Amino acid sequence: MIMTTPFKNKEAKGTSKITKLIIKAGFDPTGEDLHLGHFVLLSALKDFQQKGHKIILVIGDFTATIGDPSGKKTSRSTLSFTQTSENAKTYLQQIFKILDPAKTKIKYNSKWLKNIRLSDILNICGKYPLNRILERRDFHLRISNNRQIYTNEILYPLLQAYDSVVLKPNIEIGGEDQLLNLLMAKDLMKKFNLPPQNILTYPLLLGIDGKNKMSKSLNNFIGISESSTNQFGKTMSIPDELMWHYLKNLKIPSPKTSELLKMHPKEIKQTLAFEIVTIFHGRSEAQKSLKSFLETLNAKNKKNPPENVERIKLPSSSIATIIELCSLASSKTKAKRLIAQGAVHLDGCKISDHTFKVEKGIYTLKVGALNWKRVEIL
RNA sequence: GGAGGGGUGCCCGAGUGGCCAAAGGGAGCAGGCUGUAAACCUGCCGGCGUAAGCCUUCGAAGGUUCGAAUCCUUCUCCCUCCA
Repeated sequence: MIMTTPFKNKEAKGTSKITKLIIKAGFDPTGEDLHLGHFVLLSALKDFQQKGHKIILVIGDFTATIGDPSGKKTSRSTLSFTQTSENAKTYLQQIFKILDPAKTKIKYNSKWLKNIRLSDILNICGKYPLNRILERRDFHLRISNNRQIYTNEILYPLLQAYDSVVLKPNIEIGGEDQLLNLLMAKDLMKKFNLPPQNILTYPLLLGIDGKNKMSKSLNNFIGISESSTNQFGKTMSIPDELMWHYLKNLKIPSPKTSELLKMHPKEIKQTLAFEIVTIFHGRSEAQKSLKSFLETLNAKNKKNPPENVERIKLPSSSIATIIELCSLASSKTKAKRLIAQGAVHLDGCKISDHTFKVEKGIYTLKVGALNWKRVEIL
């Protein structure tokens, strides 16, 4: 799990005497949804929490308005402070699904950054050479590609490093991509004559496409607050090779690897999906989502819908219109396309004429492999 | 302040007067197959219309033309270089 531990012996010895460690982790509230990628860190924090250490969670509501340049090829569009404060609220709701609110200290870095004095900023800047900041690969790359680096982006790593100066943690944890930021915080603490923090970084979780890191903007994420069936389904849609990455990095406890290897790949993935849903919704909900997944699969090849199909009442009209009204297609043209592609079944019969008029009665409408509706035509 | 390059559909990115609703890729959707909502293969992928066809779209507004994403004018935003 722990990939990089830049402990120096001396420092490690120093912290080992302290029984209760102060652990810091920062989250920039850039979007509204937390996902499995965030969970990796959150569960690490929970681990520390359960072992009795003190957790400080920094909500970077101020630094998020700048945007972390880590790994960025171009500058990020900036967020307003109102936006980040808004995001922060929903972040906490999601975070507390995992961490114990009573034992978690929340700090907003706007508290000390929003009205920071220019003299303080200059003091911070004076402690860190610009060359060091620009050595980072992301900045370096931008310079050689003639991409702009705005001055506030240069300040980002300094300001988030300053968080550590204010909070004085023993350890800061973060994603692998945060290594430079975390090291900088450590250095800055030294410059302020504070005992420098130690650093733990965790590998970045890949998204469900198996190619890029999990992120909301790439829409390859499994959200912490998504429904159980969605989480289950999304997990089942990951490429096979990705299962092992998830099993390892999400620390799925139950079956041992040796046992998993004996299983059918599909079964392994189902186990993974089950465990992921369990984390966020509990065991009985996971049970339900597994059942509904199997039902859905079953229904795919059969004429009967799964349980709990939404019922909808509509006036008599053409099948294309009905599909649109059920919001199974966003336009009539799209509905017609689906019909042309043979994706539409009414009471188990394939409909190929989009002008087909549906008369009074109750029908089971299936569009595509997975979408079912009970339609009552009045 | 000066010089130049650019803004194309969900995203990336071709296209420089008609054959452009706009290549290609990605995402998405559908069908086939299967071990799954995996992989693979195929197709679709602006809207309206039963259809013929019509309408809207290539940063914005005007203009030239039988005809414009493509030419001209103004505006606007972005980028690079020089100072």
